[in-house]
Amino acid sequence: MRLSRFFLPVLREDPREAEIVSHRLMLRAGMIRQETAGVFSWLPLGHRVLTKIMDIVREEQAAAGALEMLMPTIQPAELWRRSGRYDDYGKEMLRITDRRDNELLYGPTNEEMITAIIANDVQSYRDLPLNLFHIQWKFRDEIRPRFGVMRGREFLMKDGYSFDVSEEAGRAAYNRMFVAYLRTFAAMGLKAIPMRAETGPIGGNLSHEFLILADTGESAVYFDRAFLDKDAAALQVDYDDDEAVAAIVADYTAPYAATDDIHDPARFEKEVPQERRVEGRGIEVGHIFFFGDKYSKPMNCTVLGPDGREVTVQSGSYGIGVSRLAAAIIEASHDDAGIVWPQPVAPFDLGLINLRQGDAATDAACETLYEALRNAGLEVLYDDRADRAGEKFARMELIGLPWQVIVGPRGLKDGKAEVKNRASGATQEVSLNAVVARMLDACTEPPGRG
RNA sequence: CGGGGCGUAGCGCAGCCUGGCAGCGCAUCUGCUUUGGGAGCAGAGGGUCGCAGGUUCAAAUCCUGCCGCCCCGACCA
Repeated sequence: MRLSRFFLPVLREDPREAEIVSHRLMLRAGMIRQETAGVFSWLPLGHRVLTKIMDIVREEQAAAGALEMLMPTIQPAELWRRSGRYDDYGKEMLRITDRRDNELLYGPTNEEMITAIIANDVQSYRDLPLNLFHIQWKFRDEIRPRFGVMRGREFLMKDGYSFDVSEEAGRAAYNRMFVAYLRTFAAMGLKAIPMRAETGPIGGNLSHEFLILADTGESAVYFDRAFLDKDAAALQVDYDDDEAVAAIVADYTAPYAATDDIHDPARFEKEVPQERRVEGRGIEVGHIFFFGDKYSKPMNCTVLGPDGREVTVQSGSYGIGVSRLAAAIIEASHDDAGIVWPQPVAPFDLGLINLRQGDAATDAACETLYEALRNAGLEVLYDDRADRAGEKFARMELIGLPWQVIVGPRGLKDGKAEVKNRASGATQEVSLNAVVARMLDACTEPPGRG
């Protein structure tokens, strides 16, 4: 993509309303614009990040056997009356009336809808297990939206739902999602720690939240340093092997980890040696629940078992805050100059900077590199604008692409370009004809090493 | 929902107290000179001063009502 043809409205100054760093950087980097309290438009750069996050979510969901579908944002109130949650949800639920005075709502989640679909169309134990997910916009009319997309009212969420004939099978489904979540966040270059969670208004009896560490996180977290040594990206898992999956879950739930609301200081001190105790802050980016029959019972979701008797389906639900992740990643990965994207979720792999737009030799070298890099399968943002060097550097650092390829007359004299790593700031002179290989190598390194 | 603050050009702000031509910086556009870390000079464009009513010869400024946004708290993925 040529910057001259891209829409990247960066801001030099901090917008006044932005308090936390991710909100500030997302506005400044031209990723989002606010429409009303807690509701945002995603501009091209931000949209590319969302897409990267969704791609990874989809890949890991598919690997774990989940099927993608798409349910609507608008739901009939009737569905929620059946589960009894229509009144429970209170003013947080955005209620809408259509022209015929039908009561509708903008969905805050989809348990009722998916359960109704399963109840309607699944009659036999032979049709189970099923695990269905979608990625869709949700709306919760928070009393006070804040922190940009971190706690907006409208948010993009992957929510998945499992349906099984027995509690044992349901727990196995829960475990598969647990492991899929470990892999998903690791694939994004994040260190996410699973923590046992209160089930809250959504209910159920088994639940974990996944938090990524960031100084600006909303929750205080207490955990065993052992988590920081685990590498979920390296997990090899056979999802068909319930016991192997359960072993991974056991491994990741054994060390102490808790958010402040359920933290037990006495247990923490007893179970974790002092030198391994870590207190920090975290941002919740995923939450999984095993419900048992909490929704399937009131929604009358049953199947006929092998013995011809009706059994109530066992269900679970599994959420990932897709739009929230975009902000959470920035909270966890930025510096004074701007965003520092982990490679897997970066809007482009690299930025190609033409330091002397209009100079025939520099333009030609950049054009050649631009084409070669793209032909190699890399996503390139080519800064072909006529701005000054300082402005180009500042802008590229602000938007945080993992690598910069810098081309100017100075280096071209020797047939070289400069390659710069955004995270470390390290630079390296590279012969023009070696740039593609160098970048290809750099951009396909596993996350965490770039 | 309680408490506080703010709405003036794309962004950041001044002007309001004490009513009298709507300003500044950055950004944008044109020209020239510059060109490896947010350039210089010269010129130009851009505003229902959040909305509605009122007071006044005259309202961004004073009064009333409303709306929106932000921050703190309770709440929450």
